Amino acid sequence: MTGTAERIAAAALEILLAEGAEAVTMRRVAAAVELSPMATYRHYPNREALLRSVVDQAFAELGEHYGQRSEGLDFHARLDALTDDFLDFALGKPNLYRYLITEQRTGSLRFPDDFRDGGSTAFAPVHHVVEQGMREGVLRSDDVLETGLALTMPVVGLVQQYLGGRYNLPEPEFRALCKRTMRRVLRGLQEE
Amino acid sequence: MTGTAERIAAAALEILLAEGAEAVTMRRVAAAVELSPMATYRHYPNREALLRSVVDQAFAELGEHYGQRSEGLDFHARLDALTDDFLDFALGKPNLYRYLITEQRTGSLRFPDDFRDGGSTAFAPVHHVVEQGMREGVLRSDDVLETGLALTMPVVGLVQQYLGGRYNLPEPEFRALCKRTMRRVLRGLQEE
DNA sequence: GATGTCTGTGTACGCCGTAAACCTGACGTG
DNA sequence: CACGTCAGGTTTACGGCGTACACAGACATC
Repeated sequence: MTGTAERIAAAALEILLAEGAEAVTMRRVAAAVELSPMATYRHYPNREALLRSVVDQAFAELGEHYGQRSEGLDFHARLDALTDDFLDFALGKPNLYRYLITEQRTGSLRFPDDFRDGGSTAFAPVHHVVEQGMREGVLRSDDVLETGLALTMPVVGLVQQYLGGRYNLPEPEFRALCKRTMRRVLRGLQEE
Repeated sequence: MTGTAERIAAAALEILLAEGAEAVTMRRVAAAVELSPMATYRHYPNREALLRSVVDQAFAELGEHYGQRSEGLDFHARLDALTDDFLDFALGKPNLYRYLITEQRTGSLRFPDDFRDGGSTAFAPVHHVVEQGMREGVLRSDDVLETGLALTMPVVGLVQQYLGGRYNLPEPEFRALCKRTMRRVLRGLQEE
């Protein structure tokens, strides 16, 4: 009602986006909304719960638009758009992405059961694009879920390295590297 | 000379392996070697330096044996052995692996320059196996470095998810998933 | 008016990394 | 032998953290 919980969450998100999860301290969040540190505990049982709530919400908002850009396109264009969406998020909000990844989500979605048919918000668009690819005859008929993994994990791996500061590349070049890598995976590395 | 620095490092490594980097506190390390917390600072300027030193050493020891198992094999067998080595490490010492990955290594090896021709200890075996694959005519002629990335990043991505608790798989099944994924990447996902 | 309940506060505890001052014994040099 | 140096150790203390706990006022309900 008051919206205090929301203001706290907003402050926490702001700090998280700007400086990463370690920078989100209860005292600092409280100061940002001009409350005593302990006031926060009226709205969230502890720091972890606050962070989880913040991230869940950010993730949900993300999910609403995720994959929309790719509606109605053919397989390759759709995959491309999806990759762009993912990279926009991961590179645009690196601290949020990192926390999302790092976090040991208890009760988080788990492979393979929760992924089947796209029970996972994040994975559903991938699932659909892979199905479409197989329908269109572009992709080999295969396990949809595992094909989706083979298609996405390379970029996930690359992003991990990139965000870890391992690649000395400007962002556009890194994005191009991701695209090239996906093309290689689609085509196969092996001589035919 | 005294070996005190080494004993401190050993204690820190033990805690790191067992419970992760967050659990490695100066006070706790000091207690483990029966010294006052401040004694640690005679040997390491600060916590970060201690951790870095510990990890560097562990990494160096690792590098000595890394990829040896695969000497002299043909491409597929060698790639397989290399993957096993990697998974042995990542799954066997998850806390160390995670810290190694997470860490923002200042002055760490960077793509692409430091990777060229295998300047990176970690990447050199991959580089070699890819070269061998191209020589044997198993792999398509292509950029060696980027082919190596396309070959390894899927597993890196999968491991990230697995260690994040996203996959509800026993380790052997997960390892099998990694192998299947690599096979898909080699073969290509696309219909020919 | 009495009695919750809700939202806030201040204080305090036990952790943390680490700065600063101090101690102590071994050792090289006059 | 006396003396300075110094490596390696200690104690104390500071400012930060998450959060337990006791309390205070506003407001709804009986």
